[in-house]
Amino acid sequence: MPRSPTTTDAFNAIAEQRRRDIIQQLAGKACSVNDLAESLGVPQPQISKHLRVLREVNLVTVRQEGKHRWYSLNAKQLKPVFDWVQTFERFWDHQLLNIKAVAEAKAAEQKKSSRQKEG
Amino acid sequence: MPRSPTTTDAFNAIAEQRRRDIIQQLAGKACSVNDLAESLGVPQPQISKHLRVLREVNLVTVRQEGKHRWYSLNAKQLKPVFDWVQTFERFWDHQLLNIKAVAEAKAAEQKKSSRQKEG
DNA sequence: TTTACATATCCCCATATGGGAATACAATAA
DNA sequence: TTATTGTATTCCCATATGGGGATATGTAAA
Repeated sequence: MPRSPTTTDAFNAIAEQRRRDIIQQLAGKACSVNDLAESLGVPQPQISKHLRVLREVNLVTVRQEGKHRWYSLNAKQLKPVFDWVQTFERFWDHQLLNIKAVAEAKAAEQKKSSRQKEG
Repeated sequence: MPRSPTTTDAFNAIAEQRRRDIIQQLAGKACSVNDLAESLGVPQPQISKHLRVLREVNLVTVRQEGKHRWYSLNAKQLKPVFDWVQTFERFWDHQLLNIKAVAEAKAAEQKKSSRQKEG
């Protein structure tokens, strides 16, 4: 069996750098195919092909207007990627652990002093 | 040019479901190849091959101990993925915006009251 | 040494990729 | 109608994939 197709899911679709570039462009505003081709410096047929992949995994939607097609980002489809990778955040974001630790220490301290008042 | 190799970066390496499974297993504790083969129900050679990909992008490290090889997760390599996908969080996590707004309002309030004390 | 266990590599193959180039299709304007 | 512009598709090809299966390599015990 070969590698799973790029159209399998968001994980596979965003593996390609160019598609991430496209997604990033679309995050700001809807773009036409030629807009993207120009701003990314990529031939139009390639953009169209990448957009097709993004469409198939629902990462973008299209709206036709005259002879233009406006592509918009449907970023919600990235949530599964975010959710998965977020579970590993603790492995690098030690500050987060510190914040938590500080907050807990503070809570413990308050609890202690309130006990002293009571006692 | 074909698709970029799985060993190009973390984005490509984690596109494969099995490798995400392996990463998840390793998040808890270091595992040997056979540990992974057994817990994931995958033939050992396949596991070895996936681990090789993960090694090449530095997502795992190995430590030899007798005839065992203990694979550990090097989750920091996932940070670029996290950072990239996090920039889109606002597109689905509207609550986060609220939390931020509340926090900012609170901060503004505190600033105000401290100014009153000073003045 | 031989045996057993643990892991990595090798070979085979169907498959799909992304880029390049050419062209088809679509929508409007002249 | 024809011309023009915008977009999608088609063809070609080098490449590498992941699984299956067999086997090589490595390490330690008998």
